[in-house]
Amino acid sequence: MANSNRKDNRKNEIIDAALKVFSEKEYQDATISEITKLVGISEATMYEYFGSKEDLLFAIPGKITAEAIEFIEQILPFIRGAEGKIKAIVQNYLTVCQNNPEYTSLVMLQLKTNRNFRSTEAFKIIRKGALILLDCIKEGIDDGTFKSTTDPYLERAIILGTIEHLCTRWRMMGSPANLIEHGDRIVNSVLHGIVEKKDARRVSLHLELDDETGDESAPSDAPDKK
Amino acid sequence: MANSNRKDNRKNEIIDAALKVFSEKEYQDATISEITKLVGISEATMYEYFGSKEDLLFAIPGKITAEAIEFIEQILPFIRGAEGKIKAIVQNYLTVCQNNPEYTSLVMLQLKTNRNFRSTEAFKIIRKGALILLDCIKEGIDDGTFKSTTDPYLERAIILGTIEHLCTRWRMMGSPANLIEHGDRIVNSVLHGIVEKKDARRVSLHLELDDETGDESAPSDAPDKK
Amino acid sequence: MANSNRKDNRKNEIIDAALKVFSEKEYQDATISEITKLVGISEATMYEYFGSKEDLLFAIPGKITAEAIEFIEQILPFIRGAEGKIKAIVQNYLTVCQNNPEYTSLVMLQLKTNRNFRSTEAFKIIRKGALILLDCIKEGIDDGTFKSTTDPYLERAIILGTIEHLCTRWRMMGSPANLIEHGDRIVNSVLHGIVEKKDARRVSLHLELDDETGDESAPSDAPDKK
Amino acid sequence: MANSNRKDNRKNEIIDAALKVFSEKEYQDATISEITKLVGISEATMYEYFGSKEDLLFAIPGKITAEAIEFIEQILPFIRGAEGKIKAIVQNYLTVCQNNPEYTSLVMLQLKTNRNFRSTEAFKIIRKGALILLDCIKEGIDDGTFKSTTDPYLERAIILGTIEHLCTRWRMMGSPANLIEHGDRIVNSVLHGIVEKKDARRVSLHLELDDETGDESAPSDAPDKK
DNA sequence: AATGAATGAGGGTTCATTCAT
DNA sequence: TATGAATGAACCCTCATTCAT
Repeated sequence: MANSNRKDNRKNEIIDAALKVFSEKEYQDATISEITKLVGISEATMYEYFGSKEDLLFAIPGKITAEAIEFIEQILPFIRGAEGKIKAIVQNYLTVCQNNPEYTSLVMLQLKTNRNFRSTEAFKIIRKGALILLDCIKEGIDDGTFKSTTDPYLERAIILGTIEHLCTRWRMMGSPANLIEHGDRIVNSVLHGIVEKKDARRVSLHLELDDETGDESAPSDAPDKK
Repeated sequence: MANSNRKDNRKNEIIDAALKVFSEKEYQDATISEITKLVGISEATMYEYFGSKEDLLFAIPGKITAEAIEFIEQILPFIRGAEGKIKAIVQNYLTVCQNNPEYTSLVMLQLKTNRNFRSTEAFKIIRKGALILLDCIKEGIDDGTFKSTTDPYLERAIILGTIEHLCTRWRMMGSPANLIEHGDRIVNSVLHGIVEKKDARRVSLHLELDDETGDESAPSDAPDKK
Repeated sequence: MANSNRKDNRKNEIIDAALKVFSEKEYQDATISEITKLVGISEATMYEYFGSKEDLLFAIPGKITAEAIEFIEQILPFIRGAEGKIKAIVQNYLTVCQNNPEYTSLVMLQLKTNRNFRSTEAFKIIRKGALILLDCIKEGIDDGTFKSTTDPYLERAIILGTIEHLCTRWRMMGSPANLIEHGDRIVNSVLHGIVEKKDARRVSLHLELDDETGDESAPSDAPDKK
Repeated sequence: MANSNRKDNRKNEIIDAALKVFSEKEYQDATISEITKLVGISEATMYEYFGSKEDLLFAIPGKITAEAIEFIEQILPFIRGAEGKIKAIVQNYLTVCQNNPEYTSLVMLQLKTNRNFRSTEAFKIIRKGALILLDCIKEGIDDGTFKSTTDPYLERAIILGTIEHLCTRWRMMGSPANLIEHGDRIVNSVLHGIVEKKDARRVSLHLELDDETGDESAPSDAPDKK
């Protein structure tokens, strides 16, 4: 066990160094030498722990991703309502990214577009996370929170695409500097839309019956008129 | 002119071949040799037309991108309403991608995350396209179509992120096979949201007064019918 | 003739540009392109005038060298005495170098150590110059100005070697800044030596005692007997 | 130590091969491949020992030069008189060249005119050697062996220039075949000059008349009056 | 006379990877 | 467990040179 622990430590040291290097430069421009120098070991030693340069690359995101998914799985049961759950997922996603800029760079700029990555253990975990999000959306549809016509896959694509776009921008250009504060705003906008609801006729109906009609509760019909 | 034409033709031949090769494999794994063999010229000849491998890479997206932006600029003045304009932009974007799978692969999988690409002429054109979209959103806010609280930048991020996500998925996994048909659905969902507007209190009121308010037949479903 | 003149002009333009370029960088690092750009012609045009890069290189020193030799040949008959003639030759050599720094760089740093240069027309001219110097030394020996034991070839090597050393240093390091003023000093030192001839006393001793003077104790003249 | 020895051996093997190749052809025409084939290693291995082709080139003369300087430093203290010392230095120089023809070719034909070489460790050693020679000349001036008007720098230039000229000729044309035997002749000629001190008659005159023969009035000084 | 266009030939250099120790 | 030593395998790029026009 002591052995295995020591091995694991060394392995993690290598992974940490690799994350640092791979996040700074393209995979092809990063060298094993640079990584091992950072750890203070020989290049040959790296091959005692990882089969190849690519193996090392793919081993990096595993831990952070797994922890993030684990965390959200623990949290979710305590949250009521699809919207709340989605907000939790998005918030968690953005928080992890914000707190791990190098990890974010690696995932958004390199792994996401790497074909071989898709056959990786780490990718399976990510897929699992995407499935959780999908389930929340479906749950919202099933319980009537979301329109029954909602395409859960498209909705997930919108949410994930938005996060990816923002994270990529953040790593490439430095803005937006603060991801976390965008969490709820993203979800609100995506779930509720931005179209102003004003339907004279129906609004008048409402007015007669109920004067509490606000932004959030406004009828969602307007858009379709076009 | 004959001269310049011949040169241009040769240049385009090289670009076409490069697009083919660069879209199939990572930039670093693609070789000049492979590209020039495809054209039937020597490697040295390539260097008569482009200064370096990277120069060639960055020269590829120029034409398609420029044409797409040009087209949308011509179309836009004839479209009324922010929502319509946004739909046109998204539709155009997706159509270009669908019709140019290799171009899409190149842009989504390689150029988008390439730091040097940002100082490129082609990137400036892309930026211009993003600005047009932003202006449409702002226009919608200004004319009251969209809620005044809307963050146009976030909204643009949502739209672009969604498109990028879908295009990337398409090139990586082959699905969704048909991008174009997602255009309006994306915009509808993003602009109108998916939250069902029923407020228990208000619903009960409605029920008493109006029997036409139903889940399935609700106005909010309309978009999906398209 | 007009044609031939025009051709010659163009040829000289190219030679001038080549001299500039070749004197600045090693032959191998200089490019035809750089030279032709300086002239404002295409690279192909250069090949209309010279057979190859090396041909061009070897064509450069011809004119200056020939003129210098010609000049010294005209001057020499008017000078009396071997020492005066040698001084004239050295002075002329140094003056040419001083006035043509690029030519000097070319000859001293590149051509002198180029094996192919030895089969060149320009080299023959240089050889002729060396022969003239040799003849002056021989003349000095024959007429008793120089010791009969003098090795004219070695003496020429001393003179030429010194000039080459100084010129090389000048071009490599910038010093001595003024070559010309070294002319007479070189010849004086070389011809007369630097050993102090003192010692009437010792001489008288010898005279009184013995004409079998040995090497070590011999007056300063002895060594040359060997 | 065993390790370091093995590495050093390998390094020396490469240097030896490089010397052979670089002395035969111009630096630019020599290839790493040719050198490493001679050693029986891969080209990549060469780069484990030397950073670049030029690094290898500059590493070659180090050992021989250092040894030569070291040797002369050990010998010099045992030699009396400036002339003797200078003869020892020249003799040593020529002997090293004669015994190391390839080294001589490299130094005389390539390194001497290579600007980058001047910032090399090996060049510093050479400079040191030149300083030793200069000191001997100065010593001769100070102790009255040489005329007080002697320019030690010019004198050094004469001696070194002559050696360089002869060595260069030897490597380029094969003559003189024997350098070593020229050692003393060079020094004698350079130090004592070749001008015939005529006049046994005048000498006898001096003897009879005056034993205080001084610098300025000596027959051999005449030339300097000019 | 001039050159635009094309290329053959090659060479230095870099690294991921291996393996004996 | 760790690594020193070695290398195979490429690739980008440069230029002198040619030739049809």
